[in-house]
Amino acid sequence: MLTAIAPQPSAVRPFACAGVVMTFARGEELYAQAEPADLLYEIVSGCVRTSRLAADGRRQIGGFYYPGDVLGIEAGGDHRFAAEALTDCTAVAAPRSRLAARLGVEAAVRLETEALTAEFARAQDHVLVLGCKTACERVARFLLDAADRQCAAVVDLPMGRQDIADFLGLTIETVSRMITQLQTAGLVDFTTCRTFTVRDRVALTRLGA
Amino acid sequence: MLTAIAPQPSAVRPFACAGVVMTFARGEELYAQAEPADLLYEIVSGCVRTSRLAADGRRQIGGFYYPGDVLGIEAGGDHRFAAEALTDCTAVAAPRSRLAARLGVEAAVRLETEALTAEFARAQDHVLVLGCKTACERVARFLLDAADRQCAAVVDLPMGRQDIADFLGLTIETVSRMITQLQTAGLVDFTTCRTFTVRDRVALTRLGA
DNA sequence: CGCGTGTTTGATAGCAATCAAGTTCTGTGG
DNA sequence: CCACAGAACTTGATTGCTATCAAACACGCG
Repeated sequence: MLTAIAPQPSAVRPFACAGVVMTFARGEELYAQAEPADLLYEIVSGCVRTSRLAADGRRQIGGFYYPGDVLGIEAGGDHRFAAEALTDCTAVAAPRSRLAARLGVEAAVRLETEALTAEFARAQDHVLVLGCKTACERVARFLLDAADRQCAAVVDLPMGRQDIADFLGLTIETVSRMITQLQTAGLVDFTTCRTFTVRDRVALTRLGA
Repeated sequence: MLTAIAPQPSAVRPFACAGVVMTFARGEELYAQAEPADLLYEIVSGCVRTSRLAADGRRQIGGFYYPGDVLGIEAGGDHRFAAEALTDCTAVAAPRSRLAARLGVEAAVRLETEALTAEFARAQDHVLVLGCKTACERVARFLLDAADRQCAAVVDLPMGRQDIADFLGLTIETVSRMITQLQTAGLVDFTTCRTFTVRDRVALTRLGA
């Protein structure tokens, strides 16, 4: 799994000079909940999901991570979420200590602060969605986010309906119904249950915003 | 959710040497949404509420801040939330630049990282609550948090029902009903609508966890 | 082809939102 | 100190959205 140290310009991708490329098969765990958080990961390809279990067994998805995203930032010393590969994927992993050694403390701190800040903003936006939005609005926003992430005509959803449901605080049936509804209304067009195209971005944005 | 940053001896309370004491009357705004985020605040007395408006006018409360909490940490340069005093209150305000000058860059960065980390953890916990919990569970947890914050026999709620509702993603009527229900069940005892005592902490914890 | 998994669709139930009065609290002025 | 008005809170009746329960349908794989 520890294949090679990727040689890349450090100015652009700080992970390259301090990290190790790792590959994970679909379904494999990058790290577990409550495990010490030592490594930071930058996703290179594929998609990763973070999740945590509530005391009553219900699951909350923290987020979905795509190439370029930094993963492994956690509040405190231990991972509050588990991370699992949704597709086969590769990531550059770097211990915090090595980042500091290679980049200098200041740059390493800046890197971590930026990642933490981005995660925080994401969490805040998610709070707003869960606190204020209807099922239809949540799904609309989710699909739009996925589309914006991939900037491709045909958007691929690497996660299943259950993952979407747990992310949005809904049930799998409701997610499915809302997708059907958006489809019927002509806002999106699902070619298969995991791929779609955006048909009416304006209406979708109006719903999700 | 309402995790306090532990009060610390003044040697480690950097605000004292870099900040200015400010007082705010009840209802006064510490800062507005979308305003540049320059100052960090440490609450000394009173209670502050952060909130933001969604595009459709619905309001989300970010959190409630008590003495010892650091406020003003935001993702990016501008405040994503507005902050308003719920009671008359005092806070020590310090510009980030001054903190760095007085404490040294490293200590200032650590201070900010710690506050950011705490806020992030709070937001994550809040996501879990909004995504997974019922109205009754949310209110139970909220009351328990408030009680833990104040560590007093009689707990005072500085915020109104509407604030609680917007924080928990519920309506004011539902919050009121759940409080009545917890009261009837003997888990809490409201002496006035803003003060209560915890009667059955175990049951309350079981509900809220 | 059959099986298992994942998704969609349908029927029903239940929780929380909404709509609508009351009731209590609070602050203000007589 | 009391009276009053307005705000905040509680309670009640009803609606509606989403969860739940149940079954059918698609798809991938041995």
